Amino acid sequence: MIVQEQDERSGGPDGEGGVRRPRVQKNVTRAIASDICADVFPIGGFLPTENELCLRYGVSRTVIRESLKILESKGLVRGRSRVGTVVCPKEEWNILDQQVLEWIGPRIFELDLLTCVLDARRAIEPFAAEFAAERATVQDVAEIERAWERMRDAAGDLEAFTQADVAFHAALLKASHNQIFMQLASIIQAALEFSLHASNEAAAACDEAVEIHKRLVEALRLRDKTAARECSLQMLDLAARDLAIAVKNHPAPSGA
Amino acid sequence: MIVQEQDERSGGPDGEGGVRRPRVQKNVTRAIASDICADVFPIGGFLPTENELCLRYGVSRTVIRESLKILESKGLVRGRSRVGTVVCPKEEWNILDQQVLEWIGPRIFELDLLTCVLDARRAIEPFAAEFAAERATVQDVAEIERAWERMRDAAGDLEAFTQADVAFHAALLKASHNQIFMQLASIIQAALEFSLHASNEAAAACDEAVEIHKRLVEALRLRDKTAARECSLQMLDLAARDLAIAVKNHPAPSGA
DNA sequence: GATATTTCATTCATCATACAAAGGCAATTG
DNA sequence: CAATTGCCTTTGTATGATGAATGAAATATC
Repeated sequence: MIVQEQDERSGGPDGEGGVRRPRVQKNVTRAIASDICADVFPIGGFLPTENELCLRYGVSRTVIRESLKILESKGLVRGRSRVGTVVCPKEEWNILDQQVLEWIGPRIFELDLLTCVLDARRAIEPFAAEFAAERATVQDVAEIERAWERMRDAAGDLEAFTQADVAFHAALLKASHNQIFMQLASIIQAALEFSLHASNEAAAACDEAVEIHKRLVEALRLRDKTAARECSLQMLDLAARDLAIAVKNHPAPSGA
Repeated sequence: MIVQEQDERSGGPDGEGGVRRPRVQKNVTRAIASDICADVFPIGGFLPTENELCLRYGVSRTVIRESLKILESKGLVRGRSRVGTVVCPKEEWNILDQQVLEWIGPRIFELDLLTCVLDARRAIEPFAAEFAAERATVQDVAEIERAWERMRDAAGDLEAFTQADVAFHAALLKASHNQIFMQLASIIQAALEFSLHASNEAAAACDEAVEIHKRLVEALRLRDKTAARECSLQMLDLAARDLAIAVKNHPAPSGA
């Protein structure tokens, strides 16, 4: 998988026109990461040598090395000096990292992450809702409500509805004013997107979801911690149902 | 701050003319990160140019660039092409990343992270304890109990006690078999270490802590979810007390 | 004189090359 | 056959050159 456009002015090496040098760092990093996730480079195995990677992706060793450094800093690989670079087991990956989640993409399903995230949401979101009821500013509530309006107006459009739902929950975590909760927004977002996409039959439940989300907004306005927590729990029950549908729709990971 | 040993052969082995090239990547990365945390490079400001950083840390641009790439991948800085590298606001730092927490070190206090972590623990640990009561293997419980024994035997030695306590909670999260909870072990660990260190007056409370931790182990053995949750909550009350003492001992961050 | 355009210097992004250091393997030697 | 030693491979670091893009200074235009 060559990441450059590859036209390199075959007429002659930088004779008069100069060599094209597009910005490829991000692409290369993503390409290697995707290949790792796609099992092109199997877990526990060695990556090709840096020089081989140069050829494979069509870039210089500088770019390859900086990409590997990024991947290493996120736990995907571990460079052993003069031996090679090995792919780390998935447990060591920083799955809370936004970029890592993007690289994993839909394969988040195969990592059994969705149930983990749902369990974690049950622990976190009711708390976050309580904190938000206590500490949310008017701006925070306004942002949450804007997301809710987008949910309401997205009737039928699952893509728009998903984006709005994601924005709603991210804004709620932000309104909790707890840095830890905020940082978890990325993984909740990833799980939510995939879960909703994979269960588009659940579109019928959107009305119900809109209603509950609305009640949460009102609870925040009234600074009613108990009601906020209660709404959050009900949302999670809906999310659990969506997830169950998504699991049913999806090819069983054990069968792979 | 030069990170090399700086003696450059002046009389040492490899006589004729070889240049010593120690492995400095990690040191340089940590040095830059520490300087950022120490406000040597203020938030929102520009880092020196790459060439200036080479001089300052005594390494080549290769090393500097790979270090910056790592820092960028963790949200500490953002490289803007041909303009410079700016230090990101703290909200964008990946504070859930183990390395970032190590770089922050005791300054975790100034980030108001400790209360956030305690709130997050209140949300997470009781849940994790329930899950552990359901799903912990005998090995999991054995590991937790080993940590408990180390706590019991560490009477008086606050350092050993802290390490054991950290190990206990990490093992508990691991026993929950939830990948999200497990990934949060690093930040809980960082907060716990600092909190206990800063409140060494609380040594008197160790006996009480040992007792509660023991009860949690027994609850896990009996697979008693309710008791496990209850123990976890009591531990957090103790942690809250320790934190309050630590805050009192510490110079007020607002005064800085 | 004020504004829009151009040029230029600065700085990052990439490439290419060279060498040092150290792990792994194999040949050598006892 | 076993232990040592030396070589080869591969990563780690250094260096210089060049492309590319941004911000600001200089210029041109109205």
